[in-house]
Amino acid sequence: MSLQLYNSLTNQMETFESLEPGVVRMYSCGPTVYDFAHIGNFRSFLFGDLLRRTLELFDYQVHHVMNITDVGHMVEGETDKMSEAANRMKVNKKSGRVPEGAVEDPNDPYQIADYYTNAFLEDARKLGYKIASEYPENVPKATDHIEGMQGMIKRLIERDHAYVAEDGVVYFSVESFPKYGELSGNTLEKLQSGAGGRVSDENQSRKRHPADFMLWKPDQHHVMKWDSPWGVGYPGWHIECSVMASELLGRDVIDIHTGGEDLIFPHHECEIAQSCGASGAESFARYWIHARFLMVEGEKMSKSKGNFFTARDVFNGDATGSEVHPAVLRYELIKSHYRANMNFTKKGLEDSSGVVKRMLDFEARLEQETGGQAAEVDLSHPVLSKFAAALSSDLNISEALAVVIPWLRQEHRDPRESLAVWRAVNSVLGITDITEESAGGDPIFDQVQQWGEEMKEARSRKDWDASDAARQKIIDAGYEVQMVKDGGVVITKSLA
RNA sequence: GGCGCUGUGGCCGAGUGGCUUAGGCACAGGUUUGCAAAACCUGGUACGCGGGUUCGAUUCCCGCCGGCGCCUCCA
Repeated sequence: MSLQLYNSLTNQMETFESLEPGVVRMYSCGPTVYDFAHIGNFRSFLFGDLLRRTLELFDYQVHHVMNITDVGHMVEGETDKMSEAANRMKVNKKSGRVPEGAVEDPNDPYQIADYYTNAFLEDARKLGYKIASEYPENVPKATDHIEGMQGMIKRLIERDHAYVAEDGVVYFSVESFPKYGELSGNTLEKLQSGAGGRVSDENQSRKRHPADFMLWKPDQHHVMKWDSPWGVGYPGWHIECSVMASELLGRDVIDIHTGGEDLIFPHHECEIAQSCGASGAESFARYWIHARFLMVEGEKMSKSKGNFFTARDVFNGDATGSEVHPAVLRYELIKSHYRANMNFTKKGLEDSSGVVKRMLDFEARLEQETGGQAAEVDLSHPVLSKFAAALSSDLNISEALAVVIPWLRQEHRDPRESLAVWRAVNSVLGITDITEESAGGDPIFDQVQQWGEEMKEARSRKDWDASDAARQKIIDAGYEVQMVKDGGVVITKSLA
C-alpha cells in the first residue's frame, strides 16, 4: 500500500518512499519548556504521533526524534523567555500553585526547564503520545547538544556559509545558500521587497543581508550561557534542530520532518540552510509535513481572548467546566485532518466523548468474550484494508473513522477476529490504551457509589421518588448512571 | 503587497464529473423503560456567488466574495 503525503517542500501530494527500505527516520519540532504546553501544541504533536503510528501500521520501523527546547532564546525587547518564566514561577510558588519542592530555586533556569519538561512529558503520556515514553533517548534537550551546535557552526564558517560580524555575532549567510526560500517561498528577493520597515534596526546593519540569521551570540548577561570559540554566549534558535536531527537519527538526510505550519518560516527554512550548508547534501528532510493551526470556538487562541488552554486546563475542567478524560482530548485533537484548520469546541469534545465511550465499551466487551485471545489478521481484512487505504491518502483520518465507527455497531460473530482488527485500528488511534488514571483519586467516588446503592435499594422497593433523587445527585456529581436488567445500577464517570 | 491553505445539510466533517454519492453529533419517529438515560432501528435536509468547459459539475477552468496561516517570537 503506498502512502500519499502532502509535502510542503513541493506543495504537492507525493508517494512516500523511505531512503532505507522499511525504515523511517523522522524528526518533530518539540515544545519550548518555559511554560505548560497548550492544546494547539498538542494538536501538532499528536499529528506527528498519528503519522508515526500510521507508518508503523504499514510495517515501517520508525525512528522518531523530538527535541525539547530548553534554551531561553532572546526575544524582542531583550527579554529572555527563561527570565520571564522565572518571574512567573516566583509568583506561582508564592500562591502555592507549584508543588512544594518542585522548583527549589526559580532563578535556576535548569530547574524551571526540568519542571516544565516533566509537566510536558506527563501531559503527553496521558494523551498517548508515543515518543513521550521514549524519553530521554529519543527526546533530546537542546542544552545537552551545545557542543554539537558549536561543531556545526564551525563547519558552516569553514564552508563559507557563516561569518562573524563586527559585533562578534555569528550569522548564517543566506546569500551563500541559493536554495534559501525553497520551502517557504520566501526567496531573498521576496523577503527584501516585503520587508518594509521591519528589518532596519541597528542589528541589521551589521549583517551582510537582512535575512541572515544568528547562529551564536556572545552575551555575558544571558541567563543560559556557554563558552565558545566566539565568546561566552548562547546558540541561535534554529541550529539545535539541525544538530539533534542528524546526531540522533544518524543521517545528514532524513525522511520526514514535521511541525506546526508557523514553523515553515523562518525556522524550517533556516534548518534546511544550516543542515545542507554543513553537510553539503542536496536536501535535509525529504518530506516536510506541517499541521494547520487550531482554533478555539472559531477564534484564534490567544491569552488576551481568554481562550488559551493548556492540556491540563482541559483535563481538570478549567477549559470547559467539566473534567475531560485524556482519551477524549486525544480523539478530539486527532479526529480532523491535519491540514485543515481545526476548531476546538466544547460541543466537539462532547461528541468525541461519545465515540470514545463507544470504543471503550466495545473493546471491553470483546476482551471479555474472547478472554483477550485475538485471532491473526493482516491489512487484507476488509475493515482494515479500508481503514489503511483511508490513512494512506494523506492521513485521511475522517474517512478512516467513517470505516471504523459504524463497524463497532455491527454484529460481531467472530469476536476473536474483531478483537484483532480493533487492536490494529487502535494501534493507530491510540484511544483505549489511555487508562483512567485520574478517576482513581476522585474524592467523591465513594460518595457516588453510596448514592448508587441507595438508588438500587429504592428501586427494589419501587420507591421511584427516592430512586430519582439519588440518581439526580449522581448526575450532578458528573457521573452517568445506567440501569441493568437485573435491577443493578452501573455508574461511570462522564468522559467530558 | 508576496507565499500557501480553505468555503459541503442545524453543527462537525469526508468524498466524487453522472451510479440509492461517507461518518459523527443534534433533531424527529419507533423498540425498550416506572419515568428518564443508555442501547438498538428508521428518517430528512448540502455542496459560498457569478461565468465558462461538458451531453452532464458540488467535483475541472476563470473571476468575485468570505475564512485562516506565514512573511517578526510562536505548534
